[in-house]
Amino acid sequence: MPYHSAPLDLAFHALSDPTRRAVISRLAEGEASVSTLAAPFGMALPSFAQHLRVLEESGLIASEKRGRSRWCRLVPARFAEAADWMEAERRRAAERLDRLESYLAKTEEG
Amino acid sequence: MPYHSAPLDLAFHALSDPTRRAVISRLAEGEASVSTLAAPFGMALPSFAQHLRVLEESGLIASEKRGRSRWCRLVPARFAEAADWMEAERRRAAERLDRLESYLAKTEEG
DNA sequence: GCGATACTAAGTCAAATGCCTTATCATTCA
DNA sequence: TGAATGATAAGGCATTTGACTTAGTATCGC
Repeated sequence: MPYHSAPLDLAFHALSDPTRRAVISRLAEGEASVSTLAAPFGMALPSFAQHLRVLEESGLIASEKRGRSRWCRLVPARFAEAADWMEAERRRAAERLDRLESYLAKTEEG
Repeated sequence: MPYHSAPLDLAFHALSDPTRRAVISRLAEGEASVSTLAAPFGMALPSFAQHLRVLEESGLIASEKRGRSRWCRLVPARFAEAADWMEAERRRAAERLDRLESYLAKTEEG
């Protein structure tokens, strides 16, 4: 059984690699074929294809075969799940710090 | 040599595990000791401590020994780096879709 | 059809991950 | 002082990861 299985597990794992983040960045500009995506990386194509597979299994990207090329695109929904989790936690921590701060201010005042 | 080394690599890798995300969530409410953090997880303490080590090496949390307990807290700055990256990419993708949409609207109109 | 192009499948390998147990260190408190 | 507590060190083991090479499939253009 894989160590990562829940959507957020898969998404964050996919994002933990610089090659895969670069692919995400590229795809934010629009769809692209596998070889086009692979070109900037000094990596054998099968190795690169595995990164795409990780991204696709995470749901962050989707792909479709057209002729002999495979075209990849971002899937904003799954990306948003991960981003939303981060924003929610960030806010929770920030709000706690705000409460702490105002508590300290009140203590000093009193 | 570790596969993950850059700050974002380490941060996203740290977040790819549900135990570690739960720790982050807990710490968003305030600092806590190692055993307090470990309590909800049916896991040997050394195993749990390794998760904390991953989190600390990623810079997402910091810790300090007080007496025989170690107290952990969030480090918002590192967390923000990862969250900011996600927000930036999300916006880039959204803006592209906006451009695409207005292009299509103009085409239909013309 | 035939060669070139674009992937994909299959197998190898070193290293990392995640869990465990056992043993040890450090601090607190009776 | 000496036992209990909180954490850490050390080592083991199955699985996963990330890279490679070699070989195969499917499509396109001549």
